Amino acid sequence: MPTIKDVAKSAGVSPSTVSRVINNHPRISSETKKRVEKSMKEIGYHPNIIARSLVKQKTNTLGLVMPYSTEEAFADPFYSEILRGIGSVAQNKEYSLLLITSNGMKEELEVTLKAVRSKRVDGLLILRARSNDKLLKELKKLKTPFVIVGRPEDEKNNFWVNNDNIESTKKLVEYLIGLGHEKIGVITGDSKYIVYKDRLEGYKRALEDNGIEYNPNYIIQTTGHHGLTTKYTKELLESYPKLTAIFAVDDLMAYGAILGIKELGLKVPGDVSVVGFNNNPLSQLITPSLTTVDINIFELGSTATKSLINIINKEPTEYYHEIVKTNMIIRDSCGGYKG
Amino acid sequence: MPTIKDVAKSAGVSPSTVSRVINNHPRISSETKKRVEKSMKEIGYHPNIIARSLVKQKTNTLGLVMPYSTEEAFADPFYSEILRGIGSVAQNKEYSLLLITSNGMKEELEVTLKAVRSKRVDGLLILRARSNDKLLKELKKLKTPFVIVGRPEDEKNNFWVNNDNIESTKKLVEYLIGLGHEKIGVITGDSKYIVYKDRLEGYKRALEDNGIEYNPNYIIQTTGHHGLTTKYTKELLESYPKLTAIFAVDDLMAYGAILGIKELGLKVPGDVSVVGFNNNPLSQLITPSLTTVDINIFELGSTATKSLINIINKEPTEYYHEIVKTNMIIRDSCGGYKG
DNA sequence: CTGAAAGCGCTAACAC
DNA sequence: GTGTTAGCGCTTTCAG
Repeated sequence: MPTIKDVAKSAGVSPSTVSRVINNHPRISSETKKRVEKSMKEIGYHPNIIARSLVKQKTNTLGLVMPYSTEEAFADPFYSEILRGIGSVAQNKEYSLLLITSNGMKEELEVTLKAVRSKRVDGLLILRARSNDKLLKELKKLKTPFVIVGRPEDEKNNFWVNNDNIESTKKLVEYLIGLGHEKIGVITGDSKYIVYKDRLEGYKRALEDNGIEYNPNYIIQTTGHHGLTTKYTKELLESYPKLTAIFAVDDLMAYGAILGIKELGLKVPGDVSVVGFNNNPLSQLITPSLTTVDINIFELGSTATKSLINIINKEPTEYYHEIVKTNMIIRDSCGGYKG
Repeated sequence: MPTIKDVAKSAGVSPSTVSRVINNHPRISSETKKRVEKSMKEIGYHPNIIARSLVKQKTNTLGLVMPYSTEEAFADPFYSEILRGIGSVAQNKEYSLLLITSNGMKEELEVTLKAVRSKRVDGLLILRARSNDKLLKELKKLKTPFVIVGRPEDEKNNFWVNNDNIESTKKLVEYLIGLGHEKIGVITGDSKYIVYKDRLEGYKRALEDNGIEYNPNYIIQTTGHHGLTTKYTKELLESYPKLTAIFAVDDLMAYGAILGIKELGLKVPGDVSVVGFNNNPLSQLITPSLTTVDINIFELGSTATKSLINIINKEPTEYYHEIVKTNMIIRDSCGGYKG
């Protein structure tokens, strides 16, 4: 593999001149520039990024901290889609992407810190927001730039990009309320994920603003496991047969809920209306098609990446966050309340 | 950030000694080793991987060439799952993962070659097999090690890992035949993907071995777009109402097909049996639950990664490939033929 | 506008 | 078993 020296020789200039043309240095005669470029072509030269990184003390690489749970990713196009969003801007701005995967919280912490300490990455995209996140504390100690996709607990002292989950959920639940529903069950996930907390909060606020009493018994918590969701939904409806609607914090959970409702011999939306969240592409295909909220995953990814690159290069003095808009998508899974 | 020199000073040894303890050099006294390790802890030293890569002329990084189409990834946990498989062995063997994404064939080629030429990666995992793949040719010119997940056209001159799609499909279709079905429609995808070619081939062989005539009119080709799949399925069944079963080369297509069948007022499996492929986690949740083939995605990823690392380090003289087993999963979407 | 020289942080002969 | 030295390929002062 040819190096900058080979090009220099071939073009009859010094290595530093070659470096200058590579880096588009302004003060360089267009003649020598052409000559050098010609030599590079001829020789088949390509700059060695590792060497460049070493001297520049930056890698032009972003680390992507992926959630480790399988269940999370279960049938969920979220990660494919957010990677597309991230990839598109990284590409554009000449950044590479280092994937950081793990099989648990401890490993995640170790592996991520290692990537940072060993200077593999210039910054990190954290693809989840979790309560009491040790990783964030450690990263701050190391002064690594990072952006969280999601809302962190400490909103004021982090860079983050998120949907407005509370407000979006409130709207969604108010849509149900508008249809006449008052007794609305909720299927939610592990409360260590802030996204689920926020959506539950949105639900509460919708009730509150509309003078409906909040009943914690209507809330069930499930995992990514669908069989369980189905089971829990059935149990919920058997305990509280007056429920006329179900709000699931994720479309996948809504699928499980619909199945449970059907297994009880009830109809969707005839007997029970169902809404989900995230607008999984399958939601338009199931029967009935699911009313849900599109969260613009691609944009979540691209916005976070732009932010991170900006933070790396500009070192802003104040923390900030960005909100990506959601759109409610009304389909066939909800009907009016028939007292 | 402390460097090896700082550690050397603090421990009262030379940088090379420090380097030796980092790299577990055999001839080093356990005393100095301890002393150096203590200093590293105290100072908070972590080796700079970039510098190491430069001198060692290898990065301990694997490039992952992701397919670029959105439609592919549509609701498909394939990529989450294969990344898990890849990540688990990469982690284990101390390799990092560089994500290579793109928005089209040309960009994919450019970006991938750039990663190789600029020495960012030691080898590549190509997460798709495509006909007439220019990328493969270029990578061979560059003598980059790479492993394909899927079966490449030129089987003999590549390293690859795949399911036995032909044989697995044959079994699946023979299951339908065993139920009495003879007129079996097929829903397939873009034939530039070899996986679809192979599954079609398996279908043909099943018919052939069982003395059933092959009718190309029973084959329809769709894209990742579900609405289309539904539409095409309806057209197919309207043109050939004698079809009693449908084989879809992917579960997601099977979902579209089932919807189409239902929209025609027919029952699954009462009137038409349906089988899919890949065992998407949702397939157990839909109604009826889908008979399909589990392809062990995690193992596909881990096997490919092990192979690649092996190839990078051992430089084997002969090409080889590995086959990951599949399991047919019988559920409720098929019934006996009722003439 | 261009060249010489130093150095990024680490490893690997080669000495001793 | 440990230190000295050179150098991986590139950028970047500093001269001129």
